[in-house]
Amino acid sequence: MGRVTLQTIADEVGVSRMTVSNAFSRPDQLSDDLRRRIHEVADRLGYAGPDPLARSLRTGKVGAIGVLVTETLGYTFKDPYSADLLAGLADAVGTAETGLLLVPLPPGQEPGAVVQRSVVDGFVAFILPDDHPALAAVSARGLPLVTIDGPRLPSVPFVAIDERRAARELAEHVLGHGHRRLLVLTFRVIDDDHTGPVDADRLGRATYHVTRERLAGILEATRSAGIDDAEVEIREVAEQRLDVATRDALAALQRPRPPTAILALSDRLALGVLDALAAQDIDVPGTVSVTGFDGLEGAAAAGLTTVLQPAIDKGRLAGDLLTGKVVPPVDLLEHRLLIRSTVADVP
Amino acid sequence: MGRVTLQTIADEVGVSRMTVSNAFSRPDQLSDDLRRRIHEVADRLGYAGPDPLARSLRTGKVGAIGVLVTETLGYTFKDPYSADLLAGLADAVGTAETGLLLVPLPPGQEPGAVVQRSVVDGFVAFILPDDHPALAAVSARGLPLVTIDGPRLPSVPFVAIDERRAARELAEHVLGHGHRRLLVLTFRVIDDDHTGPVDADRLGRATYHVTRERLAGILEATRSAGIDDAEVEIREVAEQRLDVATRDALAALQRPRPPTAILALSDRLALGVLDALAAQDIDVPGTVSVTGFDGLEGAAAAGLTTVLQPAIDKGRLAGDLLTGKVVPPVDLLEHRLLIRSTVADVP
DNA sequence: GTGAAAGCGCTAACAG
DNA sequence: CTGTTAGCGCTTTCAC
Repeated sequence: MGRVTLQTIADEVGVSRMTVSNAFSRPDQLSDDLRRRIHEVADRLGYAGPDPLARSLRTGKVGAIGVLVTETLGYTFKDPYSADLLAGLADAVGTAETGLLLVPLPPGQEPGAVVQRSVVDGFVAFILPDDHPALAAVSARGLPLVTIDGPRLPSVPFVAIDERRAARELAEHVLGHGHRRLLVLTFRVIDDDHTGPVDADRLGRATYHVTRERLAGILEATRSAGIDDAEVEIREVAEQRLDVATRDALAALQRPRPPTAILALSDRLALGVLDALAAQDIDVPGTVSVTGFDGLEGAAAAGLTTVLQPAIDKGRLAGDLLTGKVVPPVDLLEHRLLIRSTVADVP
Repeated sequence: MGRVTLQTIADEVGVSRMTVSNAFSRPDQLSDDLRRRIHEVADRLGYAGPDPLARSLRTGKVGAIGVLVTETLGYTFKDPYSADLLAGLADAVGTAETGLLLVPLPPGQEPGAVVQRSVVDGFVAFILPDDHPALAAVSARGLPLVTIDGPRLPSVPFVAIDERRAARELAEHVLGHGHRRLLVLTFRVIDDDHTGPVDADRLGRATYHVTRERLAGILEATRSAGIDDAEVEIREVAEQRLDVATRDALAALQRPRPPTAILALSDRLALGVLDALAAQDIDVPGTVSVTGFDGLEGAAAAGLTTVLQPAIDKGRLAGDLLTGKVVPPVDLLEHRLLIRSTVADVP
C-alpha cells in the first residue's frame, strides 16, 4: 500500500480532497458530522495530518527560522550569553508557532551550501564578522535576515546595544578612579589566528562590530583623558583561550610600569583574569582594577564591575523582527553599567 | 517580475529545466561550457540555487532532525548535561549535512500539533516521561525516532547507560562505607507537581525511565545490605527547585536519627546540597556523605563522588542512529564510577 | 549529454 | 458548507 494522503481519505469518505484539507486546516468550515467522519477515517488509516512539507511548498511558509552559529554548538550552548540569546529567540518565535533550526557554520565548510539548503523562512546571525560568506548566501536567497551584535548591514534589522557608548562609560568610570595605565583584553578583532598586541592598523581593519565599537569607545574615553592611543595596551586573544588571556595579564603585571586597570571585553575573560589574580594572591581592586562586559550571573558573584547586556531581550527582539511582530526600524537596546567592587582608586 | 526558478534560467539559456537542475545538483552530468553558461545566467538573474523546499518534497528528504525538548530552551541550553547531549548530536548530524530543529514542548500546548507541523526527517527525544503525547504524534507521522535516557519504547532505538547498574554500584559504594540511613533526593518520578516523599506505590507508577531505574538500582543495593525498602527515605523535587532540595536535606539532618549519606540523583542536586551544607558548616564527608549522578565538570571541582555519563557520546550515537550511520540494535553505553572525596566511613 | 513526461502532497481562489 | 481548477518548484525515469 502506498502512502496515505488527503486523497486517500477523500476517496474513502467520498468527498473531495479539499474538504479533507479543510477538515484539518480549517475545522470551522465543515459540519461537525462530516469533520468527525473524516477524522475517524483518517485515524483508521493512520493519517497523521497534512504533510508539512507539501503544505509549506504551497503556502510558502515553513515555520522555522535558521540560526547561523559559527562556534561549535557545544560552545554556543554552554556560553551563558549565547544561551540567553537563544532562549529569548526561542521564546519569541515559539509564540509564533515557529521553530529554530540550528545551522552550524564550521570554519572549514562552504557556508553558502548550508545556507542554501536550509528549509527556513529567515535567518538570524549573531556575532559574525562583517565579511562572513554566509551573509551573502542569505541575501542571495532573498530571505529575511536579522543580525545580533553584528555585522551592521544596510537595510538589515540589527539588534544590539550601543557598544561604543557602553564601553566609553565603563572606561570613564575606570579613568575617574585615576587610572592611566590600562590593559585592554579583547577577543577577536579580525578572524585570523593572531594573538597578541593590537595596533592602530589592525584596529582599523577590524571585522567584528562588537570588538571594533567597544575598543573605539574605550579609546574615546582615554583620549578625553589626555592619554595617547599608543599608550593604551590592547591585547587580542581568542575568546575560548582563557589561558592565554590570563598569562598575558599576569605577564603585564610583572613589568616595571604595570597597568593599574585591566579592561576585559567580556565577563568570561574578566572572570578568568580574576581567578588567575586570586591564585597569585594579587589583590583586586587593591593592586589592580578589573572590568568585564556582558553582565553574566557569574559576574555578580565575583563582584565584577561590568556592563549588563539585555541578552534575553535581544534574542526576543530578533525573533519578533523575524516573525513580523515588530517592524523595523528598531532602536539600540539599553545597557546598564553595573558598578560593583573590582574597580577602586589607583593605588 | 515573478520569482526566479529553474524554468526562468532554462528559458533564458535555451535549455530544458532539467538541464539547469543538473547543473546545480549533478554538475558532472554536463559539459563544462554549458554548466558555466547556466551558472552565469543564474548569477545574473539572482538565482541562488534550487529551492530546498521543492527539492525536499520531491526527494522526500529534508536534511533536518527535530529535537523534542520539554524544558524551556533556556534551561536546556544552560544545563551542562543537556548541552553536551546536543553538542554530540549536532556533531553527528552535522557531518551528515543535517541540521537540528529545536522543537520545544511547553507543558501547556498541544504537543501533537507541533510535532505534526515540524519539517524534519526524524526526531530525537530526551528524558521524556513514558506517556508523553509527543511520542504518539511522532509515531503517527511514521518518522524515525530515537530516545535518549527514556522512555524505552518497543522497536525504538534507545540511547542510555545501564542506569540501574550504575545506581546500584554507587549505592554499594556508599553502603560499603557502613552507611545504613540513606536519604535519596530524586527529581521527577511522575510528571505531576508532587514534592516530598516517594512511597512504593508512587515508585511503582513512575513514568520516567531514568528515575525509575536509578531508584530501583539503589533499592537493589539496600536490600542486599538487609535494609528494608521502607527505611530508605526518598524525596522527590523538581530538578530546577534546588532550594526545595536543599531545604529537605537540611531538615532531614536536624532529626533525631539523621541520614548519614545523601544520594542525589543528579550532580546539580548534589552540588546544591553541598553548597547548602557548606553554608551551614556541616562537614562533608565527616558528618554526612554525598553522591551525585552525571559527572558534570562542576562535580570534579567539588570533589563529588558520582557516576560519569558519556553525554557527548550519547548525543553522537543518537545522531548516528538517525542518519543511518549506525544501525540498531545498539548496546547501552558505558558509565564510570567516579570515586572522589564526598563519601567516607559512617561517623 | 540532454530533454519530455509525470507527479511529490498540498491549498489559494473562487464557484456553486 | 463543499468542490473544481490550477499550480507551488523540483527531480525521477526513461527516451533520445
